[in-house]
Amino acid sequence: MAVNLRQLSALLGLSQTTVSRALNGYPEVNAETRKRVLAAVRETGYRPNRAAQRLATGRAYSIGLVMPIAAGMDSDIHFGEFLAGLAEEAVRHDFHFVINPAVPAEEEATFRRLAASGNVDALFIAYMRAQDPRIDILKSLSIPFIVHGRAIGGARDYPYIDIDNTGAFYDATRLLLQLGHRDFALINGPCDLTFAIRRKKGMERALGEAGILLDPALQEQSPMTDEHGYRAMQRFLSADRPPTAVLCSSTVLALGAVRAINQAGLVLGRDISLIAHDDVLPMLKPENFTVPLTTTRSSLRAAGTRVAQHLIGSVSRQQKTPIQELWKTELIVRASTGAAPARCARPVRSA
Amino acid sequence: MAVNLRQLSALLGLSQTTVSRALNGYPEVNAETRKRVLAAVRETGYRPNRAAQRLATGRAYSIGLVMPIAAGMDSDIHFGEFLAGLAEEAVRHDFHFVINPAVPAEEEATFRRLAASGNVDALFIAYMRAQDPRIDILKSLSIPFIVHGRAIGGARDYPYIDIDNTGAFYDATRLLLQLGHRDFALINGPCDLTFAIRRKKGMERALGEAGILLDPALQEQSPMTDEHGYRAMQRFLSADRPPTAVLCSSTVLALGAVRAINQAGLVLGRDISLIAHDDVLPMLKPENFTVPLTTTRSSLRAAGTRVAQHLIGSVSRQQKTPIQELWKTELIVRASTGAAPARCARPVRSA
DNA sequence: CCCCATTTTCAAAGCGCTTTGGTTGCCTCT
DNA sequence: AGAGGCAACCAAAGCGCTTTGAAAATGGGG
Repeated sequence: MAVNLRQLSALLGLSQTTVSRALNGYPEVNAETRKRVLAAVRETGYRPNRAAQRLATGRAYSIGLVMPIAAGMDSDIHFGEFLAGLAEEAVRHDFHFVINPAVPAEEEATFRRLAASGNVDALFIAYMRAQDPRIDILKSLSIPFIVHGRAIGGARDYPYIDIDNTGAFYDATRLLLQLGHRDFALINGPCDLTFAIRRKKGMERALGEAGILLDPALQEQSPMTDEHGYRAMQRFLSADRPPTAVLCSSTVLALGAVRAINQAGLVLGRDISLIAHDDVLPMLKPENFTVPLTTTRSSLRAAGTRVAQHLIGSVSRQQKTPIQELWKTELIVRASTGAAPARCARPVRSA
Repeated sequence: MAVNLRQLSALLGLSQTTVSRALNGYPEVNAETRKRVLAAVRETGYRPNRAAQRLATGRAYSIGLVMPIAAGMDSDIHFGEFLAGLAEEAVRHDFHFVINPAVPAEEEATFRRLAASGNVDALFIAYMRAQDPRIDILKSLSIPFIVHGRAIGGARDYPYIDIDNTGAFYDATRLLLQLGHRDFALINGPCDLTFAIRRKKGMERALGEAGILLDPALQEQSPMTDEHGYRAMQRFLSADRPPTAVLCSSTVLALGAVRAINQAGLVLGRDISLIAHDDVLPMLKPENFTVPLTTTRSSLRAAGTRVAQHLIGSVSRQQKTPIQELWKTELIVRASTGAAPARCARPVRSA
């Protein structure tokens, strides 16, 4: 059924060498000949045998990803969404991706083993922490890699794809300030991860410009689950001076936060405003909330796709463009944000 | 660094043939020799090159999974959890798994292509529907496969792993009946999927034994998201005769349902009882709910692991044990279930 | 003590691709 | 006219494993 290179070249009256070179874009092939080869490929449906290619080239045609095993990252829905994008792109190019779980202590060893094993020809890391040591390790290993997110401090010349977390929460906070809010709270992701650090920074910058300080008691830094959002919001609402404006690092957190808000008898968008970061999780759309959520949006799945594209590109062609992409987020206003309520009226919760 | 077969056999003073056979469990090798070989493997850390094995054997050492693209299955968190178990086991055995998205209309073609391509040597399917045609297709393709779930009707002699959905909801309903409940509601998964059909059947059987009919208006069949659970529960609570006992097919659905219950000012476990099926999603633990949830439990991740084990086993050894496993679920009682409230008192919602 | 059956080992031929190290024309330059 | 250069192609040698077909070692029976 499936033709192989020998049959294809026999069919064309060419040597395997020439056909192989025509297919792999080598220059020493006549343009006319190349056209004939490509036509024959289309007709026969020839697809190179990946196992043979792997054996001959030593390339694995697969990308590895070392997944930290730590609290809150385990089977995280956000990570799953990112992976979906990555997987889709990988399959399209007949690439595999191998997930390697590793505890932080063994991370470096895992990297080395993976790079040495030849089982993968590019690596990918995520969940960046400030001063993340993994970047230097990877740079020393001379294996292509890409980072989802960015470290804070340390080297800057490494390939990454990240979203503008600082800008996202800066803009969101600005919007809330313009609506008259003065009492803010933040429900953030784990405090060692750089996306969380940057979002907080963005928020504090905007607040600082308005001469406002973010109350440390009105901050939550935790894994991004529904439950954590709920608990944090409950705590905030029972504070001396409850917030009228809340930023959430995920719609999953917002899910719980909104639950707490409703339970307290407050009306979202009137008594309290909330903006969440939306990773475009198909299971949790901000517009499907009872009160549709105002969000800062950037598709996690799209990021996965982009990472895969780049990784695959850097393996297939030996293209040397160490990409650095910083995606802007969109600020989408829905019903969960409104003008700040008159402050004196709040404790009474008048209608 | 890494040794290959030639080096290993030279080291042992044996031929590659013998070493290879010793490693792959062929009978025509002296027991003593085999022991020496295995010792050498341990010392050198020899690992066979997968690409070479693939090329030589034609086996792909990878399992394929065709994922239906349809409403509600897209990036479903339940599916992700199952996959996590599968992936973990696959990595352990140096197997790949390839996810192939396909719309239902192209499903059969995708199967054929995949089976013919030689890119996978076993297939896996899930999201079983009643009379699912995919089983017959796979049986005709002479490629090992395994089903997560079971069809209803049609052939019975195919390998599957499933949980006892009927029994789970039968037991759960029985418990609620014993607690005095008479007004039931069901928030189920999509009505074409067999797990949902069986859960409903189990519930109806128990109710039938008590002479109770499940009100069609108090049923929801939908994708298992928080939002659907919320909406359904809201609808139920505004019915003429609202339920005092609710079964949910997922803790994700329960999340929304509980929100609606709280919002209505009802107390879970007192005014209304709820039992959810718990797939052991790390992000959503029933014991972390404000009122801990009574659940029927079975780990989706464990099922994924088991499926992978079997698939990998059936490829590595040519073991011919078409497994059929039906896992019992555990009924774990927590605080969300309680005695049925006195019926007349309910409309008033007295304390 | 030799022959045959059995056990244990081996050399060599692939699997389907890439790549090295040519060869063959043909054109230009001196 | 011959040297040199270049464009276009090719034969053959691997990559690291499995497996076929055959040979060597062993043992038992006549």
